[in-house]
Amino acid sequence: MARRGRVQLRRIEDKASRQVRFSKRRAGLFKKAFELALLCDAEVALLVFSPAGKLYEYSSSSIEGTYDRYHQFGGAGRNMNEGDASSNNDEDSSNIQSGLREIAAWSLQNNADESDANKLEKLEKLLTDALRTTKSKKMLAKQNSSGSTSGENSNWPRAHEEGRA
Amino acid sequence: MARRGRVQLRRIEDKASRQVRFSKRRAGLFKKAFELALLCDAEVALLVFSPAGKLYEYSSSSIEGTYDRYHQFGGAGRNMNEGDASSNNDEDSSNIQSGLREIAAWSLQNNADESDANKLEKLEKLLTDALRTTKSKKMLAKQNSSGSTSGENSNWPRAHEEGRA
DNA sequence: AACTCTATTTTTAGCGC
DNA sequence: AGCGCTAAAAATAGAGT
Repeated sequence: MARRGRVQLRRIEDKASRQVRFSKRRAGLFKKAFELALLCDAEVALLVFSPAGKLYEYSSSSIEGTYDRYHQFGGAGRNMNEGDASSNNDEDSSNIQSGLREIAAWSLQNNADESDANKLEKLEKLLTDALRTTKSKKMLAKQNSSGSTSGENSNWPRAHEEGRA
Repeated sequence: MARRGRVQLRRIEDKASRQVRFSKRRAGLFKKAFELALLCDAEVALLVFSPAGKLYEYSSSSIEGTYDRYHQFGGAGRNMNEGDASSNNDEDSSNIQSGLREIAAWSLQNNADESDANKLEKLEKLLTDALRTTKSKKMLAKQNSSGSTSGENSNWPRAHEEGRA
């Protein structure tokens, strides 16, 4: 990748270097994960434990939800068509979502320091709107956790068909 | 990325193009995940559902195992709800970047429909603050004469300490 | 450690096959 | 869908601050 000699594909021995590398690459990985979800409308869940034991997580919807979906896949290969996190049967919430997504995308793209006040202003309006709508809805802030079963492990990207492609 | 004009950070509308993009980017993401695990000795679990419903997975050890560890961690994704204003122990609303990043992370993690008005309220305050700061900043210095000695706190994914670093 | 800078490698959008 | 190609953009190793 860089200046002197390319990087070998094996564990970095130097501890300090490994830590720096981890930070940089972790950031890159999470960004890529985010982009894949956003650009391609995919559902992504990512868990990373640093060698030091810190946990980093990202999920386009929810870790639990995606993990559940994963289990349904592996377990029975069959999944029902229940509430998918991305269904926008409600205009308001879909507005909120797309607005927040735009914020997310924007704040990643620009570094959002002093770059564009106008844009920020617009987004603020959007957020305020979202807030109002959300308030009126109130409640229903439910989370679901699920049990986990130990079992198989896997290696390289396994692909499973679900339904039609 | 490529030939004509840069790519916008938002959902690709053209279906065919989105599918192609997904394939390429998925490959890249899994490669990165693999490299992070190998080079930096990290534990990585990655689940991806394509818009068409295919499942792709990678894990440096096992999906189940990593997910279990994630849960043991304290349910990780669970502690940023109302009540205790935990997540914003910083309260430094002058840090636009971290504020927006939090919004981004949050809006991605939850789907932010009607889930949590309180949290949204907080974020709105943050955004408003960010806006004010940005405006004055814009007037004063358009230079990148940063002087931003603060700098810390800018992790995208939430990090949780487990052991030591 | 975080941030910059910058040379270099890597990824990848858009083609054509 | 997959493979190869090319040029442009992005990621990043390494070193400095």
